[in-house]
Amino acid sequence: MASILSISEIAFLIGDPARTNMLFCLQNSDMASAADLTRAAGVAPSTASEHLAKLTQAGLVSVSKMGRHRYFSLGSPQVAELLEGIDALAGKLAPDGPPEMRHDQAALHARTCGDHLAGHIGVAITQSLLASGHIRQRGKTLNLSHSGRMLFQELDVPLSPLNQSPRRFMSLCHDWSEDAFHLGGGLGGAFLETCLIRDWMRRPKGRAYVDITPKGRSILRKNFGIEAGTTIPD
Amino acid sequence: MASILSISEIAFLIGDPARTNMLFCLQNSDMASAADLTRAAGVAPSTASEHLAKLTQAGLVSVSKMGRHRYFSLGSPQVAELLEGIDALAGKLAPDGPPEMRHDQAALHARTCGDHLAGHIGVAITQSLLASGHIRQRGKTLNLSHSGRMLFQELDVPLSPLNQSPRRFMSLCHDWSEDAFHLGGGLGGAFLETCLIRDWMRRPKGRAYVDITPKGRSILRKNFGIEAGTTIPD
DNA sequence: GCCATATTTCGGTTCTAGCCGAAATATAAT
DNA sequence: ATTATATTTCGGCTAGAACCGAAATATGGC
Repeated sequence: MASILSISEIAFLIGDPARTNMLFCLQNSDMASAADLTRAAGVAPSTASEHLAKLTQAGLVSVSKMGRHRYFSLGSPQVAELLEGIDALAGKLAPDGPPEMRHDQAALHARTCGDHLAGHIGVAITQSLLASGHIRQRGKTLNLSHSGRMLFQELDVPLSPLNQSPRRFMSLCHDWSEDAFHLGGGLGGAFLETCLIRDWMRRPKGRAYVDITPKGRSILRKNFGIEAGTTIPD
Repeated sequence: MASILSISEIAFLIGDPARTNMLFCLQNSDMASAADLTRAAGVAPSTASEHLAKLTQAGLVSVSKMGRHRYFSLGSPQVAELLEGIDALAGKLAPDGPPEMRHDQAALHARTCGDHLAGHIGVAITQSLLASGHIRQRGKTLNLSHSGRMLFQELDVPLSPLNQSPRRFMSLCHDWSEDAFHLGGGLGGAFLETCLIRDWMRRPKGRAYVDITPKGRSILRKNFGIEAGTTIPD
C-alpha cells in the first residue's frame, strides 16, 4: 500500500528529461560515474549532482563510493522493470509522432551513453568492429585484435592510458534504442573523445547526442563502412 | 524503441499528485466522470479539465462521451500495469516514511474514490455490510437485502433517486490502498453525500479524503461496529 | 605536503506548470 | 424556450524546479 504522494514522487523524478537520460543510461551500463551521467544528462555537473542526490535519496539509484569516484547503479531490479514498462508504453503511445522526430531522430541516430557512442551509429560501429574481426568476443571476454589495435592507432585514439586506468578496457552495453550492443568501457570513451577532438563529431552544448560533421562522415564511411545520416550539410 | 522525450513525458504526466489521484481512481473504478475525477484530484473543475486533456492527449486515459457526461477510463491495460509497477515500487522505496505520514495517514484512513468512500473506512464499512448480510454477493451480482434497505433508510440515505439513474446501483471497487473492496456505484455515492450533509464527515476544501466528526464516529460505531480513527477531537 | 580530479554546495535567474475564478459552450431536463 | 448541469477555455497569479557558474570539499597521485 503506497501513498499517492510517494507514487507521484517517483513518477515525478523519472519525468524529467535529464533524469530520464541518467536512468536509462544506468539501465544499459551498470556502474556509471557521476561524470558519465552528467554527460548522459547533458547538464552542468552541479545540476547533475542535484539530480543524482534526489534520485539516490528516493532510492531509485544506489551509489557506491570507490576512490574519488562515485559509481551509480539502479536501486533495485524493480526500478529497471519499471523503466522497461514505461519504455514499452511510450513505444505504444507515441508511434513515431512527427512533432518530436526532428530533434529526437538526431539524438537517437548518434546518441551518447555516458562518455561513449550509442544509438544507431554506436551500434553500427560496434557491429563493424566485430564483423571485421577487429574485436573478438569469446564468451564473456572481449579482445582487441592486432588489426583492431592498428585501426585505433591510425585513428589517433590513445590506447596506452587505458591500460593504466582501473576502468574496464572494453565492454558491450545493451543499447535500448536499437536493441543491440554498442561499445563501452575505456575504449568506447576514448574513441568518442577522439571523434570530438578531431571534429568528426560535435556535441551540441549539453546534449546527450552528437552531430556528425562531413569529415566524420567520410571517416565512418572509410573505416567502418557506415553511411551516417546527414545532420550537418557539407 | 521509444524516445527519451516521450518516456519522460509519460512519467511527468503521472508525476503530479492531482493526476496521480485521477489515474489511481480510474484503476479502481472504470468509468468515472470528469466530476468524479475532479473530486478525486481535489482541484477546481477547470484545473481537472486541463489535467484530463493532457492525460487523454497522451493516451494515458481514454474518454467516451455519454450524454452530458464524459466517462474516462485508463487508455490501455499497459497503463494499468505501469501504475501497478509504480505502486509496487513506491511500497518498497517508501516503507512508511514518517515525514508524510501525518498528512497522508488521514488521507488513507478515509480517502475518497470519486464520489464514494474508500481507504480503511470505506473497506471496513463494506465488510461490515457484507458480514451482516445487508449486502449479498452472488457471483457477480450484488443485492441490497431488506435489512440493508432499512439500514440506509434509517440513515437518511435517499435510495429512490438511484433507481432512476442510469448509474449502477452498487459495485465493489478494488481498493488499492487496502487490497480489499469498497462500496461504489450510486449507493456508495449517496451514502457519502449523506455523511457530508449530516456532518458525519467533512471534506477538507478540495481534498481527496474526509475527516470524521465525533458525530460520525458514533454513527460508524453504532451501525457498522467500526472504531474510526480520531481526526477531529471531541 | 601539494596539485589535479571528482563531486557537492550555494546563490541567483528564468521559466513553466499548476492553480483558481469567471465566462463560455454543450447537452439534458423541464 | 428556458433552466440546470457538466465541462472547457481564458487570463492572471504564484510557487517551485531546473539551470548555471563560482566556490567549497573530498580524495588520489606525486
